[in-house]
Amino acid sequence: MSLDTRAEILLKTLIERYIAEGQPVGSRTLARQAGLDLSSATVRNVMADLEDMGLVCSPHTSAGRIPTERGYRVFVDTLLKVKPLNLNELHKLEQELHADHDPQHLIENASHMLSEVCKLAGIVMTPRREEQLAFRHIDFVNLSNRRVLVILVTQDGQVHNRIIQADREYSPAELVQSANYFNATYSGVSMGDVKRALLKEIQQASDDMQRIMQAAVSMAREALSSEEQPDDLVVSGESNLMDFPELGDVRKLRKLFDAFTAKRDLLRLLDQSMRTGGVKIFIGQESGYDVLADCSVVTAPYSADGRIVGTLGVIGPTRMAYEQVISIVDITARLLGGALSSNEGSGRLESSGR
Amino acid sequence: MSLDTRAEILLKTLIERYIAEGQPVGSRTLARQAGLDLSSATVRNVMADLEDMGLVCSPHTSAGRIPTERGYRVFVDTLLKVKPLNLNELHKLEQELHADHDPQHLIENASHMLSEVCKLAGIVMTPRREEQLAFRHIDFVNLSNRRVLVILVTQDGQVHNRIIQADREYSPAELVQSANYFNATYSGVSMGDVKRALLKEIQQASDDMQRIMQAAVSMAREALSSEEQPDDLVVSGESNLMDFPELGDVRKLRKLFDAFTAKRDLLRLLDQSMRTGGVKIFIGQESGYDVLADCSVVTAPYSADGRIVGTLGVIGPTRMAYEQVISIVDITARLLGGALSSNEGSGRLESSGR
DNA sequence: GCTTGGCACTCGACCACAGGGAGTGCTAAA
DNA sequence: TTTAGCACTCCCTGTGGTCGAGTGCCAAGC
Repeated sequence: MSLDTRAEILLKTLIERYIAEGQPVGSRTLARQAGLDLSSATVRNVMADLEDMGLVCSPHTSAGRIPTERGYRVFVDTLLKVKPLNLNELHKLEQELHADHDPQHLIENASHMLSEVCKLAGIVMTPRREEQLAFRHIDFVNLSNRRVLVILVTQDGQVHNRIIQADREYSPAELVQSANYFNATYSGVSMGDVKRALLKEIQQASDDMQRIMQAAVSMAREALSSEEQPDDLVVSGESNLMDFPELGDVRKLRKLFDAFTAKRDLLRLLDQSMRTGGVKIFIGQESGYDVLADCSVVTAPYSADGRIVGTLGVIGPTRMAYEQVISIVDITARLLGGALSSNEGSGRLESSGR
Repeated sequence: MSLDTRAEILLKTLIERYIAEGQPVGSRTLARQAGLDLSSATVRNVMADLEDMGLVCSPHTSAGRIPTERGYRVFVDTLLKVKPLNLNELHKLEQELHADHDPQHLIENASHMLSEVCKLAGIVMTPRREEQLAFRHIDFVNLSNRRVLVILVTQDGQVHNRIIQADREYSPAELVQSANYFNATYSGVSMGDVKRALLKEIQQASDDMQRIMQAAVSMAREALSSEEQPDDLVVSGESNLMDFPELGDVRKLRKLFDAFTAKRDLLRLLDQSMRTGGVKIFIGQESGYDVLADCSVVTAPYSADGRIVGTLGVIGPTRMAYEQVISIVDITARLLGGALSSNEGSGRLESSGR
């Protein structure tokens, strides 16, 4: 029950045409477009077969055919030829995702670029690598009555800050002293190891350690523990989705936008696709979330220093220009990974299968 | 050509009804609703007068009346009785806008709360007070080859960070030393004064100062100067606007959402209303921006430590529940101001004219 | 002089209907 | 196996008719 070449060509042409125009494709148009020198009647026969296989359907009698989700699936799996993106856009991406910027900006730029270039919504999950990321610098700043601002800098230059409630008032000198202790002791140590070391310190040294150090340790611990769930999502260009008539229903849009602000489901989806290497595509229902019913999500994990730390991608209607989107997502993931890595130059452009 | 009491009552009832229902109000309904014991015919006469004055209009013959922008203006200026918000919501606001959180969170919470409680889009301009805000703490962290991360903490506990390109490599000791110098010398000094002092130092001490200090000064200066234009906007709950049928046109929505991401025009509008004290209302065209044609913007400046530092507000369709929105915006501005002030407890709830 | 009932009128919303067009499925011939 | 032909289906659009809500105006009433 597999497709012969002719049926493949016709399916491919149909989907390409439908992606471009957004309207059901009739047999006549298809016959002309496919370049196969077939009559429309023959095409109709093939279409009937494709419909039996569940790859295309017609919204109503006499309305031409549109691809089903399974049709899209076959298309992206076997028919589609990924289009390399043009140099202009590549340069633009490279420029925005240069290692010079700080991580937060890089994430935002990546999301923005994805949305701009694809004309869809761009999503980037913030990198998750506390465990393997090295500690670089900590700082305690007195705010007012017992409130202490803890500033934590990780190896990649990301700055996290958080206010904690101390158990007593500390003098600036005490705070400087404890910060120095941490910076001297733990600089370069991985975050996971720092946490484990702190746990040890606090239980073994309970009496013989100066009280201030104890406090510092517990403060650092508190600050670190709150960094456990910083999984966040940067979404850009949502309004691009308003241009697609198939999502034009305001209620659908509303649900979609709410999902963007809720973030929870999207995070789970991205998390899921973090485990597999390479570009992953969820078409319609495949994502498992109702809100994304008429949408496709194209994702790719990105890595920093050789380790996968997050996922990025785009969301758009199932009718999206996969050929281009796939390579854009792929390249963006690699550029972002490269920019986030400490030794710039890695993750450049050695092409790899998707 | 001013309104007599009866006309006022009718206009008020009409607008209230229209705000609640969203549909043109007919003379019959109005006569019943207003509690004036008038016949519909009389109401029709009054309506004709109001239409002559440009306060109401009908979308077409035989469709009841809806308020014009001028009608809304009269309504909010003279007819409307501000509704104090219920205790439940007040508590919710107070809880979210407590001084315990760090400034960035406070801003985001405020925006989110505004959108939640009003069911509209909430906007908060980030506080602008570098000049009068005191310097508290600075820190230099080496990243890699000449890239130095500068962390700047201001009096309110806000953490700004930025990567700068140094002119040569510095040792960690040098960086610690210079940070200490700054923290000792300038702690508590206002940002404006710090800048001025730095300018002086760098030109007078050019030879006799250690080179490292020179570098530190110029680094600090660079970091400070980039903090000049941090004017930013936090928008929440945009998707609430999709629930209003009068904004249901997808193209209009698209423009509106684009304005939210572009931020420029909105910032200008908020900036403009920063100068006047109290709640300010822009109805439709009054804002001067086409995108906001069918929208109203309700804003209020908020102050920290007795000084106005920013503006917040909501955006919704002209048909919004002004009575409640006004007091919500007012209170939120005061709560945020209080939470941002160093001496908590100020800016509580002494009522003041709007 | 204001208010009111009455009446003709207007206009959108809803429905039914017909014609045109695009496209299909099926059949029979090449 | 492909193709031409044909009947059929269904959407889209435009037309016309009815209904109801609401208006404007006028003449009568307080």
